[in-house]
Amino acid sequence: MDTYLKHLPECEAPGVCRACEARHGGLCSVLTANQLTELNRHSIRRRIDAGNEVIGQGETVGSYSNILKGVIKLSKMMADGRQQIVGLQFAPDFLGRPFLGESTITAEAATDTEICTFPRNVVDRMVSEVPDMERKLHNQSLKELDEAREWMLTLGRKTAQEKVANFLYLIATHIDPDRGNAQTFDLPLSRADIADFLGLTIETVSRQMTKLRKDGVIVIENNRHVIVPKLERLRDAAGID
Amino acid sequence: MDTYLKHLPECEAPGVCRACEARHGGLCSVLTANQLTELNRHSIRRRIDAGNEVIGQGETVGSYSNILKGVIKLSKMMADGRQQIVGLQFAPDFLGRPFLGESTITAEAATDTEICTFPRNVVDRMVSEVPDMERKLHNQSLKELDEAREWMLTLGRKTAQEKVANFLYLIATHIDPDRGNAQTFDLPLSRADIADFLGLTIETVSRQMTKLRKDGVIVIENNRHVIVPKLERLRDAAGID
DNA sequence: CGAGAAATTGAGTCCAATCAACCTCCGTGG
DNA sequence: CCACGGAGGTTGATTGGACTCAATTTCTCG
Repeated sequence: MDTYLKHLPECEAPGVCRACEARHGGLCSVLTANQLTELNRHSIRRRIDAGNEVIGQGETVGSYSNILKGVIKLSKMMADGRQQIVGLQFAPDFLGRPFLGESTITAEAATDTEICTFPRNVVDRMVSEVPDMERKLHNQSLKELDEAREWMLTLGRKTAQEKVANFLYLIATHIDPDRGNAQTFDLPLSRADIADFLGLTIETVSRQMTKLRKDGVIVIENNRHVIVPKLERLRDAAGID
Repeated sequence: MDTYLKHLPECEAPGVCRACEARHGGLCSVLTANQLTELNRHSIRRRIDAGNEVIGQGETVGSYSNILKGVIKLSKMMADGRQQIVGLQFAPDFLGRPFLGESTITAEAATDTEICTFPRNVVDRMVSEVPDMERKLHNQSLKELDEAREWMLTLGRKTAQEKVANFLYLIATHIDPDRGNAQTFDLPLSRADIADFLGLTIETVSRQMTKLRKDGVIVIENNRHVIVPKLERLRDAAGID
């Protein structure tokens, strides 16, 4: 962020940002209107269809993105094809790390997605001038760390039944964080993805879903569309304290 | 960190710090001698015997610590007693998050341990004045996140054999990061802890250790003492790409 | 409406859990 | 000094939950 900007009178946020879903939750929420204007000058909005990788092919390798809409899955794959999803990101999270060299993580759109991408060097420059920005990034890392560890407990110590219930509970509480009890939503992941998230096979996921349905914990409509009559019961089935 | 310190001529690091194992790797590595003096004024060195919790009981609830010696295990427990170890920390890592309200993580000394503890408020004050410190903390968080995700792949998709080999490989490469090939070390964890780390039972861990021994991948001496003739073979057994 | 993908269901197998016995290492006290 | 006792670890026999393989069924979408 150019230093002289600090001395300009505060102006309006760019129009495109004012209407932005992530203006208040995402990375941008720590920025002043002036800073936003500067950042916006370098940002690119992109649509990504379900199933496509988010990693810019060859182009600006290093970049940060705000997720405006949709769900991104982060996964790791072994040489023999075994795969594990290690995180899900919902709007208005931002995608920061995966692109940076080192990490062997793949980021892929689970649903149709919209993101707002900034070149890494611009963000890095702003980070060094706006301490709140580093703080914001740090907090997201800590949140992801907590989620990862929570999931380790699920992967290591829960039964297939509990795993599936846990997944449904996770989605129910993230997709549309509204009213407390009755929930209805579309699953952002296919059975294959769910299996890769839970460390199970497709068949086992399917069987456990059926069991939860027969037990009256959930109602299944279109394979993708799920209704949770009582969130409390799902929570219990998930073995969450 | 008191502002006036910035104007004093640079002085020597406190004696106790100069001899400190974590002076160059831990949180303190980003501090100048003056800052170190300030921090040191509030620090407490503690020994913690294996099996004891690190969380100060009631006392200074919020605190950061440098690990000077030993291994700390971070774990989560379910209401019915099922347990999962979600991270191991070695010197000179620092223990930062676990204590902070929210998180339901327990930190416990796996081996006899020495730590250097600072009250949270002092550290927080320094963080706001020394940007490098936030950066350092952020980087550790990112490191832990990478490790957690790596372990999720192990928990979700690897066989018991691969899990145990993975654990041994992890220890071999962290306990004493020296020469590349032949390794010899003491396991910092009991079989029960290893099981809780790998999402297995004690018996399965034991059987897989025996199998690795019979296959000549490792040599076992005192239950705790292990020799790895060829790190490469262990790596292969662990299914690491 | 039809074809292919995604999901469900079923039968049989196998890997890791469970239950149980035994061994080994230590420290302690008779 | 050795017997005892207990914790930690190993080994064996059996069980069971999730995987594999295979056949349908249900969705999706051109």
